[in-house]
Amino acid sequence: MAPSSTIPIGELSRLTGCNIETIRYYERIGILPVPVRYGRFRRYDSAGVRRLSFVRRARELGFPLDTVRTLLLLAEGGGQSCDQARQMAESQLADVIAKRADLDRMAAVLGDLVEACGAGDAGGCALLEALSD
Amino acid sequence: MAPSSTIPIGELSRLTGCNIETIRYYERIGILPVPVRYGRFRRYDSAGVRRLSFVRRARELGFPLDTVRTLLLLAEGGGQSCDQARQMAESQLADVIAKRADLDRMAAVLGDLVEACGAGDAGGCALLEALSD
DNA sequence: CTTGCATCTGTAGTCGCTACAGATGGTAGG
DNA sequence: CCTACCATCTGTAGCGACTACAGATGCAAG
Repeated sequence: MAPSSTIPIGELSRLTGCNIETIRYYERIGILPVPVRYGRFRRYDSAGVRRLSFVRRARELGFPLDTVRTLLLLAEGGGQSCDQARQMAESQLADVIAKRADLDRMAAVLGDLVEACGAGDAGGCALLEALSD
Repeated sequence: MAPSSTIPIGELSRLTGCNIETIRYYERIGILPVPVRYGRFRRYDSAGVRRLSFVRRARELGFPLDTVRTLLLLAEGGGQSCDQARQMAESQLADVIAKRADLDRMAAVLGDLVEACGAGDAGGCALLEALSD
């Protein structure tokens, strides 16, 4: 009998919004620890829920899994970890800003192309011609 | 003897800024046609250069390779293709705008986190705490 | 003759999942 | 008691778009 203070993987999935397959994947690659089992079934306690929530939040900010690993260690370790955490966040922020700039450029060009195409002249598609140069 | 009007893959790579391995990859998956060979060596003519340039430009706008395939067909076909091309560009634009919004949100949160961390209080890292919730 | 260069083929790795196939066990309904 | 369904299990393969080898080949220059 599993203690009522632990939950099966399906409920962890519901609580965190994280796909079951993804949870098992995280376990496989060592992002989540191998959980206690009752029979064949994984059971998670509140620490497990907290850990996966942490991972999800970090992933939503775009941190790669390797960085998430480090962030988890820092969060556990406490103490001197603030500097390192800030560095990772800054680098991630720079990354995000760079990607946004890329998307800005794409959006501008795509907008122009769509417009050019809309103002269609006889000869051919301005959009396709622009891609053909 | 290869005619001087054709170029080897290395020069195609230099001309288009596309990695040699990527060119061969495009050939393998049918984005680029199997080129003429002199001996073992691929040779490309100006049509080949134009085609790969088209692909690169489309990729820079974020079009997935499957869409690029279609765009290539449309560009070849000419004629009635403008509508379809515009639809693809519009859908790609919507995609880019959605992704940009995601990045905006991430940047905002990351910025806050970095700042919170900078204003470091004694107890612990505000950044890591925010991730831990 | 050796060194270096460009090219070749084929395969496997990257990242972060996602999607199966096929097994297992428990509960609920007929 | 049998069947159906449900959640879970393991293991493997696929996605997209490359990238990175390893190991072979052939040619030209020093």
